[in-house]
Amino acid sequence: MRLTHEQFRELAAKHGLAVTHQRQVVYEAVIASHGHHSPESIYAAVRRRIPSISLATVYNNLRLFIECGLLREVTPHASTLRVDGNIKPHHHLVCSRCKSVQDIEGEFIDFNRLSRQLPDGFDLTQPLIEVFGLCRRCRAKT
Amino acid sequence: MRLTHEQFRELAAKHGLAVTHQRQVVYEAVIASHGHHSPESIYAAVRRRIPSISLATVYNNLRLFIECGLLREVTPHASTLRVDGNIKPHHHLVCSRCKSVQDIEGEFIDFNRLSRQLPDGFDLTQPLIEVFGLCRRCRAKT
DNA sequence: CGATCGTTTTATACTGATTATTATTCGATA
DNA sequence: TATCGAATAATAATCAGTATAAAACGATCG
Ligand SMILES: [Mn+2]
Ligand SMILES: [Mn+2]
Ligand SMILES: [Zn+2]
Ligand SMILES: [Zn+2]
Repeated sequence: MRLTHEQFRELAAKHGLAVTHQRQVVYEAVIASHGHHSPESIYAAVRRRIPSISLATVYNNLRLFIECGLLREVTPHASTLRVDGNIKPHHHLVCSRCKSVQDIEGEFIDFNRLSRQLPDGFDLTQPLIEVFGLCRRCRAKT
Repeated sequence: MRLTHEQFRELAAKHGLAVTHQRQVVYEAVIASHGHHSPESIYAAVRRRIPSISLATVYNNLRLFIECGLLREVTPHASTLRVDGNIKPHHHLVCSRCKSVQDIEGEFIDFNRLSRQLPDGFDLTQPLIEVFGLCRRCRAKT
C-alpha cells in the first residue's frame, strides 16, 4: 500500500517520529506485504525502490516502528532456544519485554470455538498456547 | 533431579535413544533446572559435572531429546524477527514445525478464568495469544 | 584378549541474524 | 551560506547455532 507523503507525515507525527523517505518506504513495504515478514525480506522489497538503502537502516527503523507502536513484533521469545523438562501438555505465560517464560494452569481456552476458526488442515491435536503480557518486573520498570 | 543409571537407561530405551554419560547429565541438568533454560545455561550447569564436555554435545543432545519427545521446545518462531503491519489486537496461529504465522479470529479465550490464573503483578491489559500446532503442509509431510 | 566398526564426542571452523561503531549525508534553522 | 543534530550508510563485531572432521568410545567377533 502506498501512502501519500502527507498521510505518512501525519501517521509519523501521531507516533512522535521524524519523517524520512527511507522510513516511509520501509513502512509501506511492511504494510504492502500483508503478512509476518522478516527484516531481510522487507529489505529486499525496499531495495527495489531505494537500491542504496542499508540493511542497518531497515533494522533501525523496524525497531523504531515497533517501539513507538506503528508495527507489532511477532517474535515471542526469539532470542534463543529454550527447553522445558516438563513434557506434560501445559501452557505458558510469556513476558513480551524480557521474554521470561512461566507455566500457567487452567482451562481458559474454548477449544470448540477455537477449532471453528482453524484454517483447513491445521492440526491442533496437541494445542499449546502462549499468552503474552508484561511480567511484574518489566511492568514496574515502566 | 538425579536419576540412577538404571532409571535413565529405561527412559532412554523408551524413547529409542542410546545411553551415554553425557546424555544423562545433560538431561538431568534440564530437569533439575525447573524452568525454561537456554542451551548456554544448561551447558554451564553440565560443565560443573563434566568440565570437558563440549557445547556442541549439549546442543546435539538437546535437539535429540526434543526430537524424540524427552524434552519440549519452547521457542515458537525463534529463528528471526517478524513484523506485523496490523496493530489491531489479534491472535496468531503458529506452526511448531516451520514457524509460519497466520492470523486467527474469534473469542476463544475465557479472560475471566485466565486472569484468575495470573501470577501477581502480571499485566495482561493487551493480551496476545499464540496458538501452536501443525500447519497443513507440515502435517502432510508427516 | 585385540582388531574392527558404527556411534558419540570433541575441537574448531563457519554461517546467518542482529547490533555496534563511525563517518558521511541530510535538512532544518539562524 | 554556516551550523548543528538527526538519520543513514558502510562496515566491523558479536552471538547463537550448525557443520565438519578427527579422536575416543564401546560393543562385538574372531
Ligand atoms: Mn513449561
Ligand atoms: Mn498478524
Ligand atoms: Zn518481563
Ligand atoms: Zn508448518
